[in-house]
Amino acid sequence: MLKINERSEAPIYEQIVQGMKELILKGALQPGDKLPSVREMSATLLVNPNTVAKAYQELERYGIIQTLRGKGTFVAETSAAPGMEKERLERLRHSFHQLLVEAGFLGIGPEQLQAWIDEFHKEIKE
Amino acid sequence: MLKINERSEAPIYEQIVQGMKELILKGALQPGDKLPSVREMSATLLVNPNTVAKAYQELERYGIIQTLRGKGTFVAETSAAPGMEKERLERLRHSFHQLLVEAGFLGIGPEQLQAWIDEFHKEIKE
Amino acid sequence: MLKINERSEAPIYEQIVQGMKELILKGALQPGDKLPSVREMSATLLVNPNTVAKAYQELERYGIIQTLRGKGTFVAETSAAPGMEKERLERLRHSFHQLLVEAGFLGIGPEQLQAWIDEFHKEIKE
Amino acid sequence: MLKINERSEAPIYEQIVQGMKELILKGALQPGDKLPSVREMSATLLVNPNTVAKAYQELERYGIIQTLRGKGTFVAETSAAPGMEKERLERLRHSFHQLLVEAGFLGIGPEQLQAWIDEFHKEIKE
DNA sequence: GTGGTCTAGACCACG
DNA sequence: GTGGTCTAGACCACC
Repeated sequence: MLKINERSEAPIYEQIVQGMKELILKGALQPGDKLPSVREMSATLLVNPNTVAKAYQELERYGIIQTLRGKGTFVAETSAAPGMEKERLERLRHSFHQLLVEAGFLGIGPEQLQAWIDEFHKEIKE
Repeated sequence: MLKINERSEAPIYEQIVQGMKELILKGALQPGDKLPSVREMSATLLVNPNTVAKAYQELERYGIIQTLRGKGTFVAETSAAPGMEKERLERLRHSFHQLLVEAGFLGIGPEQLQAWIDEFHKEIKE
Repeated sequence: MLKINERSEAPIYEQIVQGMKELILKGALQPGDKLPSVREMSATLLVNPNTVAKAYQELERYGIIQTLRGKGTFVAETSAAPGMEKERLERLRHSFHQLLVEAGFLGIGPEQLQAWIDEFHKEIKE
Repeated sequence: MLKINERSEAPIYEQIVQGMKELILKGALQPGDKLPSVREMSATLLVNPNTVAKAYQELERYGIIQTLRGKGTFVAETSAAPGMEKERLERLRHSFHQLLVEAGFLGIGPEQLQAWIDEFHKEIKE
């Protein structure tokens, strides 16, 4: 359900964060669902528990998941972002801009990008 | 024409690479144009010369610029990438995917993204 | 300038965070000032570098300090909190409430508390 | 009359302790009053009985409540703390100090704090 | 059982 | 030189 790409330059904990976000966005993880414990996930991903813990803490800071002492970690009921949206949105826009530059150099035009967007949103809504 | 954001989490040399790509894509830099020397640019950007040199090396690796010994550095005539396009394209797709996830969490729908794309391509063609 | 109380139940990294906040609030650290490097501080406090790093990261998340790659960590120019103030303020109010309950049980009245407040603010303004 | 916030970072047993202290301070619980049994309270709060037991133990340690074997648990007649006041007072002062630092960063001045104090003490005396 | 904290020691990218 | 990431292994509080 979640794979780590060791060759990726993205830090492992970030890959976990991204992966969880995607699972939640696609509905594979619903609000209230219990996440695998830090130890479990570290075992299945063959990764150090601290690394998983760091990912979970990051997700919690964004209000995406919540931990209940001694019980475990759960997908938060309200996925509403806890403020500072403005800054994050600005960062997203910037990333998107950079990506468009890169796409331009690879000869990827607006049509192809649009196709990718549509494909992605079709996945989500299923 | 090229601004460095010291506070950005992106490495400075990457910012230079991105900036140059953007200038070329927008036509502000045409094939054959001479680039500022490493020293010049490091002076204007208030950046370590090694950093600029690293950026230039990266750009040369992608065939975007060319260094003629004793003459200087120039925008390459053929913007065609020297192979390895497949890998870069795969990376682009992956980045795009992650970005769509992030956008989803921020409530940015396909329409907004499409708008951003159109806006960007209008800039380029001007 | 910053002391760790090993007997305190507060985590070391939190003590560092609190200590830095206090130094900044009192003006001992001015915006733009360089903080001791992670390694330096870990050596002077006799604490693991990771612990100091965690404290610095926490401070950076609140926009109180900034790290410039390869150069070090500095007190941020704008101490303005990056949003989410509302939530933090609510937490502060709650903590204050709990503290007043505790004070009530120890026979500390409003006058004493007011005295402490005045004393503290006199320190700051000096 | 006593609410548990599962999402709070404060341990549940601490929340119970704090809540009981507040009820007593406000006079809602008078010396001699009988407290709900551990089982009762664990049922109404939807909390593990061990957790409630731990809270009661803590309250008894501070001489705030008393357990009479076979009869139940009662609010102690003398709210006087059994020594160790000095240490608790020192801790209170320290907490207060930290809180003032935090308040300083959030732009909360002495006037606002004073207002909160007054408001709280008005509640108590009612 | 759960997550939170800390240590020790390592490697890496960046400037 | 700087901070960022990761591992391995340990202890603790909480439920």
